[in-house]
Amino acid sequence: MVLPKVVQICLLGVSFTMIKSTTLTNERCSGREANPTRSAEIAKVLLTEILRGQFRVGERLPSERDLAARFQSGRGAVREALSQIEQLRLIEINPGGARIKSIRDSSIAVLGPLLALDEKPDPLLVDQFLETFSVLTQLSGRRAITVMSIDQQHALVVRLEAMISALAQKKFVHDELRTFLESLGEISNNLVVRLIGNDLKTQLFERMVFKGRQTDLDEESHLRLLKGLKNGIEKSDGDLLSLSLEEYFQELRLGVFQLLHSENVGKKELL
Amino acid sequence: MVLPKVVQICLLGVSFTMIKSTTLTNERCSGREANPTRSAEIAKVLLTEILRGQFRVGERLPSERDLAARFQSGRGAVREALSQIEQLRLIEINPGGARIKSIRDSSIAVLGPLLALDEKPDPLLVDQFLETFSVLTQLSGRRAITVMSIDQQHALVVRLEAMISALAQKKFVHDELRTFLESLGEISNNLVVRLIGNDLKTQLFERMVFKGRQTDLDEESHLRLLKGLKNGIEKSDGDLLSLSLEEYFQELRLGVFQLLHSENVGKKELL
DNA sequence: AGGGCCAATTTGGTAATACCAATATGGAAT
DNA sequence: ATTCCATATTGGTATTACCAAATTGGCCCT
Repeated sequence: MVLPKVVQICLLGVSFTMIKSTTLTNERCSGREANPTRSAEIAKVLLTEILRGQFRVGERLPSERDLAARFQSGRGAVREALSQIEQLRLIEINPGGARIKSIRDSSIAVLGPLLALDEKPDPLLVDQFLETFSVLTQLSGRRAITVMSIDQQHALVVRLEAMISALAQKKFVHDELRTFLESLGEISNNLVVRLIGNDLKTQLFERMVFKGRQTDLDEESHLRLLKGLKNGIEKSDGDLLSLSLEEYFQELRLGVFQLLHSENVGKKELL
Repeated sequence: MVLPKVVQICLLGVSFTMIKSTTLTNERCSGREANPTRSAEIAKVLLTEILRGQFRVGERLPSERDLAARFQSGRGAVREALSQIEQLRLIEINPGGARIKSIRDSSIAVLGPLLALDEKPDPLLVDQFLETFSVLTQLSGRRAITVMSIDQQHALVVRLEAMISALAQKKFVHDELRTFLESLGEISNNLVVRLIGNDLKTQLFERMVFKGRQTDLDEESHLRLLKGLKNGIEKSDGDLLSLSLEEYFQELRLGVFQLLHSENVGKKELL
């Protein structure tokens, strides 16, 4: 089992290890998908080739029969793979052939494969990721404040105080912070934001593996965040809460960006 | 051909007519998908049944062979349909059977079918939709301001002034406004936001048909928005621009919400 | 020589069948 | 009641065949 190159980033209070996309044949080293189906494998290979720009927009993909011959599989497996890629809006399947479409018009579900294209994720893309995550989290927080009950408000403040005191004792509060932010999402009860968050998480987090507890941010940042959250919730001040989150994510983005840029070797090598 | 019940809403400066989901057999009345594949039809039927809660979470779906018999189709078509639904993370396919998962953990791509479940979309869901769209648009605007060149800034102001004067002459500026906001997205150049926007648009707008030009918002709202945008861009003030967008969307949400609630008859009737 | 038309070919869409591996199921043994 | 194992069920895949639609290329007409 080859040790994959990893990139550690801390997100939402949890330190993850981002594993680069391994070659497409030996998938089971991560142990995540023990039994990848043939169609999934084919889809992954084709998806990678498309995202690497090996086909021009509008160009025709090889026919299903040719692909089946290439992958030494039946047409059924190829069809399932193409059907999955079509759902990403990366190709358009019609009688006569499947044609490539622009990545810019595709689905959010291409982000994961896009990040996994190189052994290290694109820092700019990760930054945009976090920026988006930031505003959605802020939205959740704002909404939560406006709709939460007194009891919920009190419970949240208690949890924040517990985290603050724990942080003062040099304890890590990553898990608690993550679940706290998730609680805000629950309270805000915006299904759209939740579903978007699901997609973002599966696209980004699915390619990460929990490694251990370790943060890129110092305690001060976390303390500032916690106190800001507490302040905002106590006063039912959405702006205050939003600002705290924004500043926290800002520091987080900066740290991650520098981290991904610091070891900027061996990137962008194709295939 | 039965005339479908419609709901008109004005979004991003364009008035759409939202058509309820018709029965699953006569799809071609809208003329959009002239040749729906069998697998797509099957997927749509099963998806609707799942979203209507006809299966409990964790419950097993009928076997592929049974479904093939039910739809009088081959197993291949059923497999493609199930594969598509699995990509929505609504089911989990394993040897032994496909099991239902929670909607709350699924993909953003279920929003469209969810909105089309009843003949009138859920007002709350549409509101959350617009709220999310609002913050993402604000993000685009903020980013655009920080990265735009002088030339781009000038061009945008010119376009805004043109719209303002056109509005003063009682002309509609919906198309121009929409393309203007799209330009902000282009300039901001955040792929993540763009892809999310793609999904939101395909989920919401794909189920709408352009009807005509007609707005729920009065000229004042539009004028306020245009002037706010101009002001923010001229001064490179992201907060100002963001606030204008927020207020505009706020009014829009209110209007749409009331509209969807006003004719609140015949809703929530299952099957 | 150029452009439009038509037929043969290619391609996707679907069904039917067969076989394998993994899972689920139910009964027997403890 | 629990455990274990044989059997039936189910998904995964390959193969074959046929249809309809789109593409392609050559032919015919101008």
